Amino acid sequence: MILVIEDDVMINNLLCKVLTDNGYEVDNALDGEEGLSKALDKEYEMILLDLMLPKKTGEELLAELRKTKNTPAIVLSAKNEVINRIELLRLGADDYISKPFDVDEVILRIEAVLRRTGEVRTSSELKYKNLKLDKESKRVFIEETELGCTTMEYSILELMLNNPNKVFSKRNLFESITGDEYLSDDNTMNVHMSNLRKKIAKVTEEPYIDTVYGMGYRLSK
Amino acid sequence: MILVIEDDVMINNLLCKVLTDNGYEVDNALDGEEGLSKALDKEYEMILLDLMLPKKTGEELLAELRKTKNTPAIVLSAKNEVINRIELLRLGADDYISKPFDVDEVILRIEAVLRRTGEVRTSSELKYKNLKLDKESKRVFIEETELGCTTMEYSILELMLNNPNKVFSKRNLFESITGDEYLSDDNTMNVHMSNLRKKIAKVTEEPYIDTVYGMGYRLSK
DNA sequence: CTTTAATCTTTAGATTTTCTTTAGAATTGA
DNA sequence: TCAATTCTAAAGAAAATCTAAAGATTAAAG
Repeated sequence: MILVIEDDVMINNLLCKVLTDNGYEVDNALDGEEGLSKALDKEYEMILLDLMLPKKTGEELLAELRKTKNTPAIVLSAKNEVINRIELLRLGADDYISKPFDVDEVILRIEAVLRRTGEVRTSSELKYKNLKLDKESKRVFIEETELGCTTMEYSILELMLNNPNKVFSKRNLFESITGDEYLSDDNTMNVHMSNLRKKIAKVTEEPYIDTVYGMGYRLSK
Repeated sequence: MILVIEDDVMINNLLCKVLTDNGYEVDNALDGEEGLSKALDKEYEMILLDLMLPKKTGEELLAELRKTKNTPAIVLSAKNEVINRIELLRLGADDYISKPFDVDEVILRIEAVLRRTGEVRTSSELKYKNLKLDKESKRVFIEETELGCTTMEYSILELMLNNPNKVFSKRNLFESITGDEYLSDDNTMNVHMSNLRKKIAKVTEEPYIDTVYGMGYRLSK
């Protein structure tokens, strides 16, 4: 899904049509505020963005968006505006297209940027053995049966799945997840691990979490 | 209902006859102003539009219409006028037919455009389970009985229906919808959810909104 | 091999956090 | 101004998290 943020209705419609005709799903916004709210809301494949927008400029929008999201963005610049690469990077954009534009050029540039950024794209799923963790719905499955994790358990798994080989000390786990200081004789992580293992054991015999004696926990081989 | 906007009475009648013969209901207009006013008035399935019109050209008409409506439009171009795809899109049209035209061709093109735009047109409706949300009238139904949602409740549903799997945190919901900053001990979203559920419960036993403890809300499986 | 100390697992109950609901206050829009 | 909507506050309920204790396991020393 591609998001078109452009206040000129004609140009907005034109872009949407070009994109749908080329097999993309589209969504659109007519001002900066609407655009930002939509951009923050969903995981778009890409954003096409006019710089001169009512309510919030494209520049402001990108600055705010980049605090949390890396959605690829192509900037639509006005007729005479020349934007160099440094300016682009400052904006947080991936490319620009100057108006008036050729529709074929639009598609070419979109595909180029998607190719370029494609590898980095973050899927909403983490996998490990038969375990699947979906970041969007915050669900965890083993072989299609949901584990029903609490927030803490979910966070532990997400953290470990991001570094499948790393040994996480209890301190490390606790502080990464809660942000609070860890008190050395704390037993809470042990309990969470126990509960997690119990939930996993209901579904499969296979071990998913190893304890590394004296060091912490790690995902099983 | 299809609207024919054409100043040549012979051609206008011919088109109307062809359309009615093929099972379409029709309405017609003889100049640009009349055409625009009718087009804005009703939800036509499609508009057939001559470009050279008295009082207001077809091009002007389409530009104004597109500010508020996406009614599919097919342009009728004069004998020698060649219209390329880019020009069409710029106009805000979906296809064109050059005069003189073959009546069968007219029907074929209308059907093609209706097929093509059909998916996008009906997208003013969001569906989830037995819940139907109509973006145009801003009304929400479950199994044909209207819920009677407030603006806030409607916005929550629209947001969630756009990402049926996503867990929305209260912060996320609140800030997406109001645009204001969320204060961490805020209870308003809880109240809205409670009210929404109450309205839904009046109609059906089935759960529509799950709470994901410690994370937020998500549409039920 | 046995012993020992440290670490880990598990359980159950206490505590804390988060959620639901209600009623009424404040705000908004016609 | 009035009616509807939205927000606030509070109290009870539910769930998650933490604590404490007792037993099991591990690693290392005797």
